[in-house]
Amino acid sequence: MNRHLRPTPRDADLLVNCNVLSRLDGPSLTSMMEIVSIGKLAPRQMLFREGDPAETLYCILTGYVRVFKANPDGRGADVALYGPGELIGPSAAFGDASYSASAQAAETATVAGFNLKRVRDIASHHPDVAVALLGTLSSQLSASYACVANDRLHTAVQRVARYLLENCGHDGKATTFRLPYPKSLLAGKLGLAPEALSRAFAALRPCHVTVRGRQVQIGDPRSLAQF
Amino acid sequence: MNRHLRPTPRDADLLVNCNVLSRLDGPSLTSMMEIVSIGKLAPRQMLFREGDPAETLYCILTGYVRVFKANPDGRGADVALYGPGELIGPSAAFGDASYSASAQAAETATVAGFNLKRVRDIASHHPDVAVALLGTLSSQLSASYACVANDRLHTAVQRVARYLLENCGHDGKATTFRLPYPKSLLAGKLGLAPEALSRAFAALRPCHVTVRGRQVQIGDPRSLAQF
DNA sequence: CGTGAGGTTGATATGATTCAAATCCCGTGG
DNA sequence: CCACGGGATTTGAATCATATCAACCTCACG
Repeated sequence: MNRHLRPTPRDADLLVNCNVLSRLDGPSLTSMMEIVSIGKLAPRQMLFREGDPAETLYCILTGYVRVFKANPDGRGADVALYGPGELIGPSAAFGDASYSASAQAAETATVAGFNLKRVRDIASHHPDVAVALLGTLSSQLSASYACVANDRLHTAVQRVARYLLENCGHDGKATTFRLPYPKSLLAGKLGLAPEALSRAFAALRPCHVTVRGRQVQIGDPRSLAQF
Repeated sequence: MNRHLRPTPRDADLLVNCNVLSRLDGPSLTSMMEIVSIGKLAPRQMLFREGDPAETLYCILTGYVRVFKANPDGRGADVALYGPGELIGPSAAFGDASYSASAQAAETATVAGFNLKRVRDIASHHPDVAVALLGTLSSQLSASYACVANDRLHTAVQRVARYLLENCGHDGKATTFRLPYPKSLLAGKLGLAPEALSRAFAALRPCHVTVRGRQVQIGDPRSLAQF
C-alpha cells in the first residue's frame, strides 16, 4: 500500500464526511487531520491480518473492505463488510494490542490511516473525539449483533430477501438498483456459499426479483416481505 | 426491578472492579459512583426490550444476562450472554436512541444502572471515562466478531469443544469445572437448540468428556483440540 | 410418591455445503 | 463491431448438519 501520502482535496472531502470525523470540528478535527495518511489498496490486498500488532486505525474513503477470520486449515468466514465512511480496526483499537480479525480490500480501495497510539492520545485529550469513536463502535456492535441474530434466525432466502428490502425504499414501490460489489462478496457478507446465494435469488424469482449481473430489479417489494 | 438503591459496600466493591470502573480513579470514578443505582432482577425479568428508548447503561454485578433478538413470530436468538463485570447497553448508548436488542436476567441478578444521558455528559468531560468505555465496547465488538465467525466456521460439536477448551487451563491437564449457567442457556449462547448441545456432549464422550448436571469433567484437553 | 422442569434420545424433515459440470458475462484484441 | 477467453455465476446431485417434534428419563422438591 502506498502510505504517507497527504490527502488530496478529494480525499479530504471524503474524510470530513466520514462517520467519525463528521462529528468533529475545531482543534479535534485539526488534530486528526494532522496525523492522517492516505493509502491506495489493490484488489485483494491485505490491510492487516488477525494477530498483527494493532498500529493503525483505518477509515475507508472509497471501495469495500472485507473483515474476516480464517481457520488454520484455510477456510474463512466474513465477519463484516465495510464501505466508504466506515472505520476499520476500532475493535482492536482500544482493547487488545492486536487485530482480532483480518482485513482485505475487496476491490481497489482508498483508505485513510491514523496511527493508533496517536489516536488514543488525541482521544484522551479531546473528549469529543472519544465520543465520536464511541458512536461508531456502538453502531458496529449493533450491526454485529444484528448479523448474529440474522444468521441464527433466518434461512438463506430470508436473509437475501431482507438484504434486498434494505436496499429499496420502504415505500413498497418497484425499484431497480446495482449491487455495490460482486455476488461472491455479498454471499460472504450474508454467511452463504456463492451457490447458496444464487439459489436464493432463483427462489425469489417468483416474487418478481430479477437479477442480471449486478443489476437487481425488484418488482414487488411487498411480496418480499412475506418471508 | 428495585431501583434507586444506593450500593451496599459489597455492591461498591463489585462495581469498582468491573470492566469499566476499574480503569478509573479520582473525580471520574466519583462522578460515575454518584449517578449509580443498584437493582435486583428476578429470574427471567426483562432489563429492557428491543426498541425501547435507551435510558440506562447497565453493569452486571452478579448473575447472567441474556441479550437476544426476537422475531415477530416468537422465535428468538441469543446474541450475547454477559456475566459479572460486563456492560449491557453500550451498543445503544452512543449510537441509536433505542436499544437494538432485548436483555433478560437469566437468573437472579444484581445490576448497576447509570443514567445514559448523564454518562454521556460525564464522558464528554472526563476523557478517561470515554476511553474506558471505548475499551469495553472494543472487546464486545471483538467478541461479537468471534461469535459470527465461530457460527459460520464450526459445527455444533466443534463449538462446544472450543467452549470447553476455553474453560480449562491451556496446560493440557485434566480439569473439572462447573458450568456457570444451565445447559439451555449455554445452548443459546452457542447458537444451538438444547437438543443439539446434548448430542454434542454425547459426541465428545469418546474423548473423555463427562457431563453430570452442571459438572463437567475433561479428561484429556488435548484430544478435544483435534476438532 | 406424584409432579414438573430440565435434559436426553430417536426419527424425520429441511436447509445448506460440497464437488463437478455447464453456462454466462465482460473486457480484450482483432 | 464482433469473436474470444477466463473468471464469475449457475445448476445439479449427493451428502451433511441441525432443527423440529415427540417420547422418555431423572432428579429435586413438596
